[in-house]
Amino acid sequence: MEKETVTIYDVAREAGVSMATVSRVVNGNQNVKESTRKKVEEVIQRLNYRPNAVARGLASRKTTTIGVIIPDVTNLYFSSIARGVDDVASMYKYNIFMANSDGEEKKEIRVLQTLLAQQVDGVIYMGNTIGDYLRKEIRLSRVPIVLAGTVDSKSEFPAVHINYEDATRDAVRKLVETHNEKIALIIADKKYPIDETLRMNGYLKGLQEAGIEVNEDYIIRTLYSYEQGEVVYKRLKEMGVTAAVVSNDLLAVSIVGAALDHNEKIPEDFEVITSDNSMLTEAVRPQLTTIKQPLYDIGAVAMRMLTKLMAGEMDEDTLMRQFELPYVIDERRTTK
Amino acid sequence: MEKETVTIYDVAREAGVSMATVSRVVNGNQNVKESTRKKVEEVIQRLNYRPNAVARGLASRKTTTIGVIIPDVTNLYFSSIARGVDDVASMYKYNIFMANSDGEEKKEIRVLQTLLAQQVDGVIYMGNTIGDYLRKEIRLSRVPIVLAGTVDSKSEFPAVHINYEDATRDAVRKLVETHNEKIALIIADKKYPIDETLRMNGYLKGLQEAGIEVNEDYIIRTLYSYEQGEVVYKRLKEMGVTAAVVSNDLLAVSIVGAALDHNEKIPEDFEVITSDNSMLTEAVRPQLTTIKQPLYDIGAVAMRMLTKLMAGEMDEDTLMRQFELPYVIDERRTTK
DNA sequence: CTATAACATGAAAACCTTTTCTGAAAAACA
DNA sequence: TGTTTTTCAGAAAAGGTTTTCATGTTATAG
Repeated sequence: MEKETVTIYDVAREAGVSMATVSRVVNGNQNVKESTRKKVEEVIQRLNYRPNAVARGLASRKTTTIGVIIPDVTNLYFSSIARGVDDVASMYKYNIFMANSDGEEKKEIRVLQTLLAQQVDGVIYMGNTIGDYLRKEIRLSRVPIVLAGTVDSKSEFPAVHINYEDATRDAVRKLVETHNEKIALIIADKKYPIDETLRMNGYLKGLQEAGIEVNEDYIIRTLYSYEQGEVVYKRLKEMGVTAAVVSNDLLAVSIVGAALDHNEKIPEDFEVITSDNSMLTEAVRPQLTTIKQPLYDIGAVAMRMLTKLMAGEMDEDTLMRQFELPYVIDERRTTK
Repeated sequence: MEKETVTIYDVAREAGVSMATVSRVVNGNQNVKESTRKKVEEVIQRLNYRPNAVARGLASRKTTTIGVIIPDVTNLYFSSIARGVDDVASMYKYNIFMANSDGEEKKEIRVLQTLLAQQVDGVIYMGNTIGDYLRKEIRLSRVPIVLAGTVDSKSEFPAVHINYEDATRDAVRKLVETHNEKIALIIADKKYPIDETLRMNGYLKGLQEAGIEVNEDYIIRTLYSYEQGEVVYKRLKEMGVTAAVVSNDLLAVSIVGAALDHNEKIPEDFEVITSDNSMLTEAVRPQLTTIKQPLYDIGAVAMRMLTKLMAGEMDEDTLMRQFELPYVIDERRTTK
C-alpha cells in the first residue's frame, strides 16, 4: 500500500546497467551509447522514475533552486517583478523559494538564513535598505545575489532597476511645465534609499532647475497604504499644494480618491504622478499619469543576471555595475 | 579562500562527541545531558554551524518544505491568499516553493512534478478546475494537498473557501431589492467551476427567488483583465442592463471606470457588486460594494490544515470536508 | 548491595544521487 | 597488424544528515 519510491538503483537493476549510466542518461551526458540510452529511457518510462532532487542536490552541491526575498507578495510593485523572476527562472529550470520579509531587516535575515540552509544556488532580493547585518550575512554566504527593483546604497551588490532620480526629476519637470509651484513629494515613512536618496534628489533637482524654493513641509513620509490617502490629501490641501509625485501606486490611487471625495477637479485643481505603473494605474478612473517602470522586465533581467552569476559565466566583480532599465512618463488623466 | 562549509562532523570532533549527539541537540532531542548540550551548543555557536537542510531532507525524508501552486502572483485574489499561507507556513517552519501556473493544466502538471521532485511535504493548490490528468497526478503523489480559494468539483481533496453560491445569490438579492430587473453576471472565460457552477447557481437562484426570468445574454464570460472593462460595459449597456455581479475586482474596477467614462451615474444608473475584496475595492472611487472574502484567512486556514495533514494528526478521509469560511456583503458606493 | 530500569552516547547504516577514477572495448591511425 | 586514441560503462566514494541499535553508565527499587 505504501507507495514505495523507485530509485535510480531500481532503474539500473531493471535495465541491466549501473547507476552511473542511468545518471548519465538522466542528465543528458553524451557518453552513452544510443542503444543503452534507449534501453534505460524505456525503463525510466516504465517504472515512472523521477529523480529525487534532494539527493541530487546533496550529491552535486547544486540544487537548481533560488531564493526570492520579497517584502510582500501582495504589493503589486513587487509581485510584478516577482512574476518576471519566476518566468525566466522556470525557463532555466530553477525552482523558487519565496519568502515574505515585510521589509524588516530582522525577518530578512531570518529568511536569508533559512534560504541558505536550503542550499539555494542564488538569491533575488527585493526590499529597501540592506542593513549592515544583512549585508554581512550576504557577504558571508558566498552565493550570488542580485537586487531587483531595489538599490544598494553602497553599490556592493549587482542590482537592476530604473534611474529613480532622473525619473523623479522628470516628473517634477512635467509638473513645473503646467505652472505648479507647490509640488509635493510623497514617499515611504521607512528609510528606503530609493525614496530618501534617489527620489529625493530627483525632486530637489527638478525644483532647483525651475528655480522653485524647497519647502520641507511638502515632503511627506507616510505608510504605503490606501487608508493614508485621506490623511495625506488633507495635509496637502491645507498647505495649498497643487501637485504631487507619489512613490506608490496604491497610495496615489487613494490620494486621488480622497481628492475626488472632496469634489476636487483632477487634473485641473490637482495633479498627480505616480511611480510604479502597476496595472492599477490604468484600471482606475481617472487613469493615473505615471512613471512607467518595466516591472516585469526588471525581474526578468535580474534573474537572467543571476543565472549567469550562478553559472560562473560572469564575474561578480566585473559586472557588478548597477543595471539601469529605461523608463518613460506615461501621461494619462491626472496631469494636464 | 573558498568558504569551507562546516559540517556536523566538524562540530562533533570539536566538541568531542559523536555526530549523533550533535544531531540530537540540533533537533532538540531530550536525551542529552545538560552539560554536553551546553558544550555542543557552544561549539555550534563558535563554528557558526548551520545544518544543511538538503542533507537533512535526504536523511529524514522530510524537507519541511511545501509547494504552492498559484495561477499568477500578480493577481491580488491569489496573492492575498498566498500571504496567509506564507505567514502560517513560516510559523510552522515550513519553507515555500512557489510556482506560477497561469491556471493552465499543462503548466500545473509540470509544476506539480517539479515540486514533487523537490520532495515537498505537502502542497497548497490555487487554481481553477482540477483536470483529470492533474487529479491523477495528485493522487499518485501521496503527499497531502489542500486547495485554497479553490473548489474541487469532485470534492476529492480538502479545500477551504467561502460559499460562493450563497454569496452570489445574496449579491443578486441585494440588487433585486433596489428594483433592478436586468442583472448581469460577469465571470471568467475559462471554465472555472467556481464561476460556472457555484456563482452561476447562486445567480440563477437569486433571480428565481425574485421571479425574474433568466436571460442568457446577461451572463458574460470574459478575460479577467482591466482592458475588458470597456468591452463588457458596452455590451451591458446595449442590452439595457442596470446592475452586475462581477467575479473579479480588477475587472469590476475597470467596468466601473468605463461607465464613468460614459458619464454614467453610479450607483444611480448602474450598480456593481464585486467578489474578492482585495484592497483595490477600497482604494478606488467610487469604492466598490463587494462580497467580502476573508482572503488572508483562507490561506492561513488552508495552510494550518495542511500542517495537520502532514503531521498525520488528521486523516485525509475523516476531515476531507470542504471547509467554509464566512463572508459578508460590504455595501459601499457602487450600490444604492 | 544487587537487580533492574532509565538515561546518555556512539557506531554505522541509510537516504539517493553525482562524480571520479579506472578499465575494457571499439575505432582510428600508422 | 600493431599501436594509439576515443568511446562507453562500472565500482565506489562522496555529499551531510538522521536514525536504529547496541552498549556503557547512572539512578531506582527491592
